[in-house]
Amino acid sequence: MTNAALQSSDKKNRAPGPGRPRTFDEAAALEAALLVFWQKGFEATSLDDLTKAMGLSRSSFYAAFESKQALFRRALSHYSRNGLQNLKNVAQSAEGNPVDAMMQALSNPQGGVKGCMLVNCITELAPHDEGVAEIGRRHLERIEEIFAEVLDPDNPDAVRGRARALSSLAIGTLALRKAGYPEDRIADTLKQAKVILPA
Amino acid sequence: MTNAALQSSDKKNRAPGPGRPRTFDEAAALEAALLVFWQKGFEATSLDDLTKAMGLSRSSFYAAFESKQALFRRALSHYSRNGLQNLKNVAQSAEGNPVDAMMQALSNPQGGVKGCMLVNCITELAPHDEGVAEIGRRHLERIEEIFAEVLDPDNPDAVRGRARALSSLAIGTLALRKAGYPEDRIADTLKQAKVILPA
DNA sequence: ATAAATATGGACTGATTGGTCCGTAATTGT
DNA sequence: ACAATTACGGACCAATCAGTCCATATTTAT
Repeated sequence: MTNAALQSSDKKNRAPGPGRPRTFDEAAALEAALLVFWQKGFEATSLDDLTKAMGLSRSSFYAAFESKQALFRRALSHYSRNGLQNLKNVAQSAEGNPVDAMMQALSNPQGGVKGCMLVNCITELAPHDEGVAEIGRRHLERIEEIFAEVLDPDNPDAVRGRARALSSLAIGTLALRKAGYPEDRIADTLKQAKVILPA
Repeated sequence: MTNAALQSSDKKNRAPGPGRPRTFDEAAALEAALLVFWQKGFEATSLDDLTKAMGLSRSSFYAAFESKQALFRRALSHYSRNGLQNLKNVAQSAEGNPVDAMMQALSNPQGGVKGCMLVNCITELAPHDEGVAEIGRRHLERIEEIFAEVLDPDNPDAVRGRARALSSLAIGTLALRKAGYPEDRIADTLKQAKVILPA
């Protein structure tokens, strides 16, 4: 089930045999779905929204991805992986203060979409979906780790609390942005993180 | 439309006349509805959920509150009013540090429900509903004001940035809690706010 | 008594939901 | 040629949604 291309049939253990190959790019389709989920959330996203965005017929959709739920889980994991990798890159290649760069990246995510998909999903689903809650928890913990590594590479555990506070502050500003706060006030709020930095 | 009891008919301007009086407590019904919206969000709350919680028939519901939307707006405003009042009380009657007490109150809202309803609503609706966005904005700004008043009663404007950072930090911890972070880590994160306080 | 107002439950509408199924076309290896 | 596999569109399903409507009962002031 992990990859349809590796071993197509689960019920029968015969050889895959010949057949028409996949014509659509599964990764691209996943990413298209991700964008929709990101913009609209899980419940508000309909099957029509998805199939239209992915360029798939309903039948092909269910043949390739087993359900809306399953697709969502994959998309969310994909988002988490990408987001964390991007955050690491930002931290390493930052010209000025890497913490500033990370705060910026967290508060103003890529993709032109308002807000962080994982925070959105935590708010919408985590209280009633332990699976999503766990993905969210791990994501947040990884963010903390990256902050801690930047704050004190020699002893990251010692600054874990501060790292978590930075992370929470950045996440908090997402609500400000969604509520329509002007950009300069948000930037000013992120600057206040300076006082959390070690002297 | 503001209050059905003041002037019952909008179309006819005759005197209200006699009639069977309201038997249910409108305020109580509103609060029951609020709790449901708080727990489940707007979209996920069905009319059946509402009428059951409010103890009203469908007909009475629509006679008293014009629509799900309208009821939601009223509930949200009610929540904002109550929440801000409660926050002021907490700040004034705090035994120890009032900022600590406020952070606690914001991060662990009353009602036994996880998370702040207004932050939930901002996440779910604000990007597509300017009305909700505005209510959310005003709510957040009032929280900032209360923080600023506590930080420096003589010159609250001068500490507005710090106040906003405190507010954002507290809001950020809501995501941690929803994701299932252990309580002690959340408390520790809130403690980090100390460094934002003036020396 | 009469009129006015609220209350109720249930039937109903039209739309949308996630998901299934089927007939048919296309493309592959043998 | 043949079997296998994917693809597609469209019909279809049962469930749910917010909201309307109606017939009927109850309670009030006059």
